[in-house]
Amino acid sequence: MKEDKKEIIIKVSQKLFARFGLLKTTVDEIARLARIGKGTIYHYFTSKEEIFAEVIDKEAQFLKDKIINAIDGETAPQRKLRAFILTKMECLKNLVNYYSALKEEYLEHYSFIEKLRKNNFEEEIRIVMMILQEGINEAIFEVKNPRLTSLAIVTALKGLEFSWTFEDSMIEIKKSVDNLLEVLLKGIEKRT
Amino acid sequence: MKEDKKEIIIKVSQKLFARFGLLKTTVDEIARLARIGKGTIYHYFTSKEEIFAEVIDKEAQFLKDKIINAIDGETAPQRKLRAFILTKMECLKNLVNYYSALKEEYLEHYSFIEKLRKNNFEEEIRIVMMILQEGINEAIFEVKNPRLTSLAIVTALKGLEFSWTFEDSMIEIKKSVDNLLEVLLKGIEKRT
Amino acid sequence: MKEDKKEIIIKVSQKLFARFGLLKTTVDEIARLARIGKGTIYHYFTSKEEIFAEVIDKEAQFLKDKIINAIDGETAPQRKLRAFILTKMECLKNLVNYYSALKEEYLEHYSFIEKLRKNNFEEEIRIVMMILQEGINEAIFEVKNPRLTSLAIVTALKGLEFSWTFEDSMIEIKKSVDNLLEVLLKGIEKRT
Amino acid sequence: MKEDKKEIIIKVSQKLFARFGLLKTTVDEIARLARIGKGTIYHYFTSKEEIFAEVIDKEAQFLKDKIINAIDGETAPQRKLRAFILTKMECLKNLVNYYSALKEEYLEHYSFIEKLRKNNFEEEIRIVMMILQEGINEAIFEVKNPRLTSLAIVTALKGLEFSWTFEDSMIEIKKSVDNLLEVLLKGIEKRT
DNA sequence: AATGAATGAGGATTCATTCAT
DNA sequence: CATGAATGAATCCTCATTCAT
Repeated sequence: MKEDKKEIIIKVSQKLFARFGLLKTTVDEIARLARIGKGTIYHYFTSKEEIFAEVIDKEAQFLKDKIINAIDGETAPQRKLRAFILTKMECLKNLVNYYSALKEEYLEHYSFIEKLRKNNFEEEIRIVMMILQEGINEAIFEVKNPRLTSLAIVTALKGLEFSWTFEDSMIEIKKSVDNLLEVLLKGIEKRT
Repeated sequence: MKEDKKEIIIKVSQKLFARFGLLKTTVDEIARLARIGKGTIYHYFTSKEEIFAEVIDKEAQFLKDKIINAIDGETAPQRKLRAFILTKMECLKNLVNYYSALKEEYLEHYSFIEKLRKNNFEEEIRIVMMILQEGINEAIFEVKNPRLTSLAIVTALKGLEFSWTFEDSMIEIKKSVDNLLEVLLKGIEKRT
Repeated sequence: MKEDKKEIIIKVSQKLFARFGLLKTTVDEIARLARIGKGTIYHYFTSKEEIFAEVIDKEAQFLKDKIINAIDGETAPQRKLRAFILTKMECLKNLVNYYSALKEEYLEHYSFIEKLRKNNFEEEIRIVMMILQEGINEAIFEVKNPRLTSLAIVTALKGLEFSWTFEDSMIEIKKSVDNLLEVLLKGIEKRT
Repeated sequence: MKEDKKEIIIKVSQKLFARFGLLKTTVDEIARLARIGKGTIYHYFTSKEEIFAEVIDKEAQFLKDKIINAIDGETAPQRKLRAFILTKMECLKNLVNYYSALKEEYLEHYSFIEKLRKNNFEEEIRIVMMILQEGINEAIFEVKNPRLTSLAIVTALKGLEFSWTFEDSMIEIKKSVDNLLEVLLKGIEKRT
């Protein structure tokens, strides 16, 4: 039951934060929507920021699962890379809080946000590196320094990461992603 | 001197709003940074929101001037269209407030924001229509209904509008814009 | 206990409003006198005006009870009318807030004040009409249109309503009231 | 010219104070209505309270003149007393500020108000005493201690002073005044 | 565990008054 | 003299957080 209530708080907060942001969402509102006492919230969370942090965490976890699933669903490393990017694009549209956590200026000074941004970056590098390594092992890619190359790719994708969030049509997104991928892959694919 | 103070308030606010947003920016902070009394601000503005509105207005005006300049700097309609899009992209990176005014959820219910969004849309259609008309007059474009076509183009650009805001490299932006333009122009250029 | 706090706030406010008026009474002062936090006040009331409204309501209720008691304490309609007027006069001296709510110019635009004034008027007409009806039933009064006559009497008393508020001696008040009553009764008493 | 401007300020303030009271009337509003700069007001007055004080003074002077005129217009002391009371009643209806200066609770602690109330009281006693003296000299009144009797009469009139302020019909006021006078005169008129 | 009453720091806004021009 | 820009104290209200029950 305990988990139940915490879950409700998070679910309700997710909606409110997405709609009004961290600042304009009041704890009262969360309590009212969750149909619990305001004090109860502080049994499960130490602060509003912590709720926000957990919402973000949840969205991050959701995104991560989706990405892992998508990658696992492909075999060719090139397609894994494509799946990674596209899944992310597609998800970000709905993960409003995660998205703003990564970009809103005023959130910068929260330590958990800083941590999140760093983690997010590292995680992506890890994933890309993993894909690269697979490609290398299968003699599809030829990369001197996987770590540095991963970093380069993720950095290059940084723009895309935020792009198209408002684009409704996935078709356009895919087109754009493929266009970028073409360039990137040209540099790492093994020449025959 | 009169203009001076108001200008200072706006300039200071522009920075603060860009950094902390409308909500997290306090009037105290603005006053402190502008090195004036808090009350003074209310000589020039009736509310914090009004300052925000003027900051937005200023940024909008700045953007408009840049765009008009850029368009005037080109002769071929195709290049005018390209200049329009690129200038906008480039500017939006710095006009953080204008940018958020167009997209932040919690700003939606301010009437001046609503007006701004509408105006912004109409203005763009007007500009594109003007360019189209030029192209038609010079027998470069072949368009049945300029108004509808303009609307289509602006709508199509809506995604791009927000994209690449975080992309530092203009080269990538240009590439992407050209890619999109190619598609769009194909549909309106006169066949020989 | 819940009722306790709200009651304290109202009681304290009643004194302060009576002494300094709605404008000069600060929420801080109320909180200090009630020995509670300022925020607590906003648990029970949404605004200072609302506190004022409740103070007025309370005083109005108090007045109404007193009047009803006084009327019930008499049997002859003439004496009921006299009791009604005298009780009101006597009470108004202490119900400073209710009194000013009925007359202060700057309160006019508050909707609850407007409602109060209207209600107050209607209520009085109702009471007088009731008394008249009793007199008619007992063949003591002879009135063609009770509603209109009630209205006339209440209107006629409008001056008295505010009069004598500052008169300390009830004896003088009674004298004056009797004088007026004499005139009024002459017009409605059945001729034999 | 100097007098001119001061006069305008007072005239404008009189209206505003009558309408909104001392607290709700802003210096800005006075300046705007007087069509002068806000600072100018402080050339002629040291504070808003001072303006109020002068408005009151002016109204007091106006009232005094009217009363003296009215008294002078009568010959019989009884009629002088009647003229005194009636003129005052009639005037008070329009001298809203003077009226509230004499009764509003929140004005009590202003020293000039205190002075005003005292002066007002003394002045009235002086006037009544003068009339009494005339009556005594003409062997119409028979009074042992004119000073004490004047005080008694003024005190007795204190209620009436505020009464009927809201009564529009002068006829009713006159009736009531005559009624009271009858009682009062009975006590001081010389028995033949 | 659950509640919601209580708190007080913090923020927007008003306005009488001062002062440089 | 006249102005109105500048000020900051004062005030209402919000809301995250605490705590007694």
